[in-house]
Amino acid sequence: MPDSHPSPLQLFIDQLELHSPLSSAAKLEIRGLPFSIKAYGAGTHLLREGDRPTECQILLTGFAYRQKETRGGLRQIVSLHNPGEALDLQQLLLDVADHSLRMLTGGEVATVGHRVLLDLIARRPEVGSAIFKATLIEGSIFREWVLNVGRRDARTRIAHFLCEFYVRLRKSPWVEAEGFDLPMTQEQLADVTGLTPVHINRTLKGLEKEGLIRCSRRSIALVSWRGLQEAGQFDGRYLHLGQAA
Amino acid sequence: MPDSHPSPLQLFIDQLELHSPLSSAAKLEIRGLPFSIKAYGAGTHLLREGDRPTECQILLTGFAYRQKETRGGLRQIVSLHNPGEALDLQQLLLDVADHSLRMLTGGEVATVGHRVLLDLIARRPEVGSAIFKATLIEGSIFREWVLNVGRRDARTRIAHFLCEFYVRLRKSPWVEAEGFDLPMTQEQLADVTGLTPVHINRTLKGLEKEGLIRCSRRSIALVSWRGLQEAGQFDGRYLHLGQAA
DNA sequence: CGGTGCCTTGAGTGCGCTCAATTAAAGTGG
DNA sequence: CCACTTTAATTGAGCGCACTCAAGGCACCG
Repeated sequence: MPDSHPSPLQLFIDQLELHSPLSSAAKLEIRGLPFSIKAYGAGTHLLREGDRPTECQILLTGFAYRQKETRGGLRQIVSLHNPGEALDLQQLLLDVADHSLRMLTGGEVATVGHRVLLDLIARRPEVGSAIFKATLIEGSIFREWVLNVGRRDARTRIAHFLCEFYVRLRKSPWVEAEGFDLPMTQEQLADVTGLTPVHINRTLKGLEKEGLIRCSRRSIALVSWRGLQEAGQFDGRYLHLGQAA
Repeated sequence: MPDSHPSPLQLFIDQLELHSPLSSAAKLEIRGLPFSIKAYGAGTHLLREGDRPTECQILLTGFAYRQKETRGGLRQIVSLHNPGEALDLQQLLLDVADHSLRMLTGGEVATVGHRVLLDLIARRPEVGSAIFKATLIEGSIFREWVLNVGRRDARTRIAHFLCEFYVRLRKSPWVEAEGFDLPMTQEQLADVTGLTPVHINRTLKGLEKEGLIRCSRRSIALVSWRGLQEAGQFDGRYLHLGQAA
């Protein structure tokens, strides 16, 4: 249980404060939460569908994602997570996990017991509010994904996802550089968008030819933000990021 | 502000208690909430994308749904709601609505001010917990929809949705009959599943020929629950309904 | 330097879409 | 009670976006 300054949980606080300003008393208590840190390699399962975890995981470095599968074994990635984000707040109140949670890249994860987190929420309702709001925003993102997968063609769908990734990344407290580099294979991108790897490849090539992105092995880089926004019909209001104090 | 027994808000309590038992003190306070009731016709907008409501709406009778649209005007329905469900809890903490809310059938809606509801949550944390849990379950349903729309073929996708509707309906405190009757046009069903009305029609005919459902104008009835479950690869665990006390 | 992921490309297929016309049912007003 | 309008369901024909299957190339890693 390290207690250095700054606390690794500062990232979690920063992420919450993107939408919910917290009092310094509350922040102090979050930093004081007992936690442990563990490093994982890319692809590691942090949680499997059916598990009943008693701890909550907070991503510190790297990226993570959640996935579900059809009976036939087709995979769908349902969300992507940045450092600072709590990964399984659902499990605070729902007992059985309805999806799996995996590392996209290698990275570190802090775990905090449900008990102590629930106690903190009881003691500091504003922390509960912040977590609730984070969950509501996540819900908004899910709705947009249903629309994206349900009603947009491949090119638009992919571009839209890339835009979302970019905007969420840029808002993260720990990034400073312009542009982005999405560390994802084309197969994973296919599972995000509900398409096949082959079609992802062709469409990505198209976007590259249009001068919107640049693809290299295992990652995608931004070339024209304006153009990609246009291609993805992207309007980021559903991310509810304009509301911080 | 009626105060008869039973209160119209009892339905809301029943819905919350499907997953979160409440103390009688809390229930009393919910019933004591000031509200007003209004009737709406099918198709009425209860909320439009971009609105900033100051009240929360609770469905008392009939069905409602939420929708989003692409820039090109394609519609996607992202959720369906039963009587007793709060329709826009998001707006309790998010200021701008990221989607629209409409009546599917005619029905009545109770409205409760955000202020009084937030005050109640502050006074009775268990109510906040119950609402939080309802939101988490909704999130789980969104994830399943992303999977459904992203990775299942038309027949499976439609059958899966019908199964979900049936299970959620059956768990509702106000239904007693077996079977169901889904009051939805084929066009609306298309917008739920991300398909076209024409293809919905053909696939529905197929399911009817298989003896799983029966279609009549503006509504669909269940014939074989077992068969439909099979066709939709349906496993209702994501609804988190098995956890009541 | 061979192995193993991942990306790339081609050829052919098919599920679900588009366009369009028809039928059926439900309101609506005289 | 019946013309008339409107809305939804139905059916056919043809198309195309994304899929499948399969082979080859490229980069990284041991």
